[in-house]
Amino acid sequence: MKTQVATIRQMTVKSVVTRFAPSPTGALHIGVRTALFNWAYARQHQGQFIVRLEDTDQARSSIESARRIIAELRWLEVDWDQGPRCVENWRDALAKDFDPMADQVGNCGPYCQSQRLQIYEQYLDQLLTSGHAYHDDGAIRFRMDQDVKFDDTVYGHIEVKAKELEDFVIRKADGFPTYHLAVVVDDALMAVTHVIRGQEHLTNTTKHVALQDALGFDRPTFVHTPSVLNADGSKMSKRDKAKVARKALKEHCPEEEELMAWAITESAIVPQELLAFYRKKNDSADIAQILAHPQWLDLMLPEIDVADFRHSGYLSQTLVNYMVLLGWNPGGDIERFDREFLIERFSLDRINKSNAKFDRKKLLAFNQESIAGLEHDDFKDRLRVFKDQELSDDLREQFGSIFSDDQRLTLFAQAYHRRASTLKDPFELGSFLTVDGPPLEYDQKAVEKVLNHKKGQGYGVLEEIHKVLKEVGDDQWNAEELESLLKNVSDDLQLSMRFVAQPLRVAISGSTVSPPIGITLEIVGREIALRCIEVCQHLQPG
RNA sequence: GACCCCGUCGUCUAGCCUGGUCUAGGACAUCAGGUUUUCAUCCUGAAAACACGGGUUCAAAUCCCGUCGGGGUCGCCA
Repeated sequence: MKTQVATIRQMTVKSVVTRFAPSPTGALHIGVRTALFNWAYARQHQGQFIVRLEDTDQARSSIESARRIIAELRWLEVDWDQGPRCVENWRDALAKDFDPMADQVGNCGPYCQSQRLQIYEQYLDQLLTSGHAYHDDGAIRFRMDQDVKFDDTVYGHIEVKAKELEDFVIRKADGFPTYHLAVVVDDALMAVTHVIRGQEHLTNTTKHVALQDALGFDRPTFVHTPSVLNADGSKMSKRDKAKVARKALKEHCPEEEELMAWAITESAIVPQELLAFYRKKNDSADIAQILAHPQWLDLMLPEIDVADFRHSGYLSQTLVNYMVLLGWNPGGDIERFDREFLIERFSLDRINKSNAKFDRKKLLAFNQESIAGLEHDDFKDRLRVFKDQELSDDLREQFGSIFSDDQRLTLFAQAYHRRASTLKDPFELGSFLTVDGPPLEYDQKAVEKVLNHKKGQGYGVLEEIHKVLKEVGDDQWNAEELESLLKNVSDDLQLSMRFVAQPLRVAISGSTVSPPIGITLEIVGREIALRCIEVCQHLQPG
């Protein structure tokens, strides 16, 4: 009996099919949030999740961009059932021999619209014949002469009067369908049941519904999600990088003449393009990226693309967690969770209506918490991977010696585990550990405060420390032992520990900030530590 | 401008549908203390919101209307 009911259900209830349909015209940015929603929903219902490339814009679509999008989805550990092959490792998607437009899986393909032109023709004919569409100046337009009503799961009932609607192009003069026609046809042919997408499509949905009705397609369930905005309320987009870069550029070259002179001497960007960028003629993220390079303006560009966050040392798990929280939450004060929880608890009726601002500080706090929660070994492994895959050549080189010595690496990871908000932090905070000698420079304020202060008391302490450390054998040179020896020094001198640790810290790191002094000494090593102290003594005035 | 949508602490939000339990809860950020050899962590505490105005009701953050504010669409971009 039970099986019978199950069978009937299977026959009558359509299984869930969702899709993420990016256009391969750039990097994958915050828009992935809807991919996450679609993915989670399909997984929750044991349905199908499709990735489809909407490359109807011939001028802007590119295979590189498609590869990058797929790579980032995989980095986020999103997988799919139909579409370009779901590569095992995100880096595989970047391989030059991977062609997302050709290497595809599924029975409803092809999964990129440039290869579905004949399919659209068929429906175009149907609309022309039935009088729903007409030729107009080389293009084909769809007639919008009916009131449109539809229901959205998040925004409720939407109704627009025919007089507010205008006929719209469904086939461009170049023979390609527009997005509107392609989405409708593809969603129908791919049996998509739930269309979860950004709110910017809410008004467009009137067009889609009209097309579906004219074509005799079933309407999918529409689920529009609120937008994600910047802190200033503007829509979060790739333009933001250009904004930051342009601002810096204008400060660097207030006049266009200077700009041109500068551009010619630096010459990494075509001067004309740079000028266009300067004049706000374009918002090229690529130009912004070049300008941000240390050789040029050395800027910190805001993270916008998924790749940017990966590059900055965010954990993909954390990014997923945070992004999904923008517009959805599981209720009950829960806000930290993993992918499994998301799949289990995601629900359409808890998606919010109002737009959300992207709060980088909160993301950072989440990331720090995630990192702190990692097992030591896991953190160490991730640092290694991060170093190999994300660091610049210079930095990778710089940290080479620490990473080639597993024992030192363990200490390094241990020293920075609770001090890291991102996987990149240890490489910035700990750069003094890589100089293999005395600090390249000393923070003057630090020198004043902890060494010169009180008639150079700090130098005296350093002398004591040097005496003690000189006697320590290499076999005893470990954090615990060193801490206790320093404690003895502080007792002997009747000074609190800070008056002992701080001068030493300045001698070793050049600043007042470092991991606990014991582990810092251990990582630096006996020989170099002693040399740091000796060199530092020479800073004493007079 | 027209049309569509939205409006709870600075930010993300819980609560709203099914009015009373909300002197509105949590998180991030902020501020003040405490722990600590610096930094970070950690602990304690504080300040901080129902956009405004009208209704409906014994009772409104919750229902209705208006105003204002924000976002979106109005492309042979998606």
